[in-house]
Amino acid sequence: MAAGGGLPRELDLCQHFDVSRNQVRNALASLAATGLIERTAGRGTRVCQISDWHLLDPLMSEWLAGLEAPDPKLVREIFAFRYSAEPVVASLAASAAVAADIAAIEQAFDGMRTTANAQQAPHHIEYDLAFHEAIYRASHNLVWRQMGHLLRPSIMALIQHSQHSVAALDDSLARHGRVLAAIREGQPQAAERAAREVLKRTAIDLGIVAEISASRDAARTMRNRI
Amino acid sequence: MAAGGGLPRELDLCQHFDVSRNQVRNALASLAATGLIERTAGRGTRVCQISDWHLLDPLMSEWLAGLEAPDPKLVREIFAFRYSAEPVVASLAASAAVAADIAAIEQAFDGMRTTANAQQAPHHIEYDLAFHEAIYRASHNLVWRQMGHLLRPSIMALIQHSQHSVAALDDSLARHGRVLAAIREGQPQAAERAAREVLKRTAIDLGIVAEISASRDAARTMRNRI
DNA sequence: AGCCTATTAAATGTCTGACATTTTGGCAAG
DNA sequence: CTTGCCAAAATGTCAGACATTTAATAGGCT
Repeated sequence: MAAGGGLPRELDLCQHFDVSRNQVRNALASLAATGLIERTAGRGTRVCQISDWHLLDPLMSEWLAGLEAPDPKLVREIFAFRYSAEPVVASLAASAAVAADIAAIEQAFDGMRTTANAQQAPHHIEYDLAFHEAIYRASHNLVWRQMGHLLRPSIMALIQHSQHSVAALDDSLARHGRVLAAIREGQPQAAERAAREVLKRTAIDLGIVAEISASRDAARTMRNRI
Repeated sequence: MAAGGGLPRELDLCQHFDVSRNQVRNALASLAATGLIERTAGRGTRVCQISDWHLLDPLMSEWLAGLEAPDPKLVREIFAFRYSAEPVVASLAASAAVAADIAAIEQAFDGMRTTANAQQAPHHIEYDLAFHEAIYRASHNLVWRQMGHLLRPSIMALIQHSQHSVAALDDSLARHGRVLAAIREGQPQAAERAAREVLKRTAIDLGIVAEISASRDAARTMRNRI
């Protein structure tokens, strides 16, 4: 539904879906809380524009991740954020991680390795998610940790572009491994570089940039365009 | 109220505050949405621990910013986030800002300059807020833009530590000016460095690190401790 | 004694109908 | 043409009854 458009009134929604007004109001309140719609007494309910959405609300992330075909513009925005933020997070993790954090990252990485084939793609995605989220947690910062929710829609979008060739999976796995190694050895700068390499690979898999030989140029181009 | 503690039942709250059950339920639903409390049918309502709070929810930011004495631990967490994130945001802004963005930052900066005295501290704070938020917006990324909400509690906390000496204000102003200049001239790396300098000044004003001569050492110490 | 089950109490969740409040637009008088 | 008032339409609020879920407790069986 286009931004600015109006929704039917509550009672009509009740009739249409054959539910009580309570359920309608709960649902609408939930949407309003995530900034998708705006309600004013006497005026009605209308759709907000994307820039007003609360992208950081966990509900929103969960919702986006469950969509079949999320808005490509949104996927790009979220990925652009990850591309600028995640190297910093990896750097922090390399400074702050304790044994338990490293164990969590390793466990996720092992899971990725054992599911690195087309048949087990769904499991692989879950481990991928766990890997990145473990890094956010390892930063030991409350704010960054919460931001881990944003990973789900971004990584789930990978399922759409399922050109998971063996070579691509191997390459991705190797890059993830280098992040793990840098964090385990407490080397922030190496972790930062390695995280950026992982994201360049992800950008290709998401279809955000074309695969070209000099990946550094690709990254610079993207950074300037977004 | 301590984490894990239970709240009174709805009907008791109705009596206590002499309001309808609807209002109580609305308020509790709002708290639940921000992760402050957890409700389960038959079990009751209990307080969640800080790590479960949705710090990124705009409601939460607004709430925190209005508090007289916000939890120092929380202020430190949010500032640590800003310290790692804001240089990146400034860098993005230097790449992506258009004329309107730069105008907004300049306007906020002018406001900061004309209110740089103890009498006008509240106005100065507002302009300070506007300055940083304008930079987040200038990144032209939906996610970073939303994160601007976090600024308010962090900057409002400055009012508590109101040791705004003339020298400190002058220094702070000069550092802000260098960020503006770097963004205006489209120099990402300079903007990144300048933003970090601003935050070092803010860390001192917030009482997070003591003022010492070699500010680089101060920053490194903080980064490792958080 | 120990364990499993049925009952009961306590809390949140849901439904329903009526009423209150806010917003908007139209109509009429000045 | 403007101003003020009224009516319609929408969301917001109230009150009370009822449903569902959870946890504790008492009782019977092995």
